[in-house]
Amino acid sequence: MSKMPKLKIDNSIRALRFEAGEMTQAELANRVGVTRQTIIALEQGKYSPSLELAFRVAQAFGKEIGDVFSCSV
Amino acid sequence: MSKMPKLKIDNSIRALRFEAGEMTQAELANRVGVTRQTIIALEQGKYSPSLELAFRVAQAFGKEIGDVFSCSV
DNA sequence: ACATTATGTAATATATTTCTTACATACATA
DNA sequence: TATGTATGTAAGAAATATATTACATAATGT
Repeated sequence: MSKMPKLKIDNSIRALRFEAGEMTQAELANRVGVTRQTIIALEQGKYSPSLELAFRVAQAFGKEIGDVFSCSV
Repeated sequence: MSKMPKLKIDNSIRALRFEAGEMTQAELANRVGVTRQTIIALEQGKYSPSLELAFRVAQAFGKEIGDVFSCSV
């Protein structure tokens, strides 16, 4: 397989949390249905989530997926 | 953790391939940088891809990610 | 000083995605 | 009939995402 450069994907979760009335990481994790560790890892860009998780996060903020995650290339 | 129902995510890859001049699965796999099996599995909804792969597929068609993948609910 | 809440780190286990390889089938066409 | 192309299935390995548990720290309020 042709090794393509890894896409850099960033998200605005941290910003959106605080826009949303300072929603805590634990509360977001709760709504999304994942553990707090997963939210922490996402905010820190430790890995790129599954598409399903990305959709859930967007839903939790009432946003489109493209408003939460973007890839810079 | 609260077991949330799995989101049903569907995509328009198959349609987009043929819109894009009948691009073959192999050609798409090539552009996206994955194997043909991955494209087959995606088209068949076998699993939901990583967000990175989703972005790559969208890019391959010159579309927004929301135009290729959608979640019902 | 103590308890609580929010965030963070880290190690290990489990689940899911993606790769690799091999083979099957249908279709076109020389 | 033989050959090439596009699609499909399947099994196991490898990579990556997510869960689980435990503990650390800073800030806040009593």
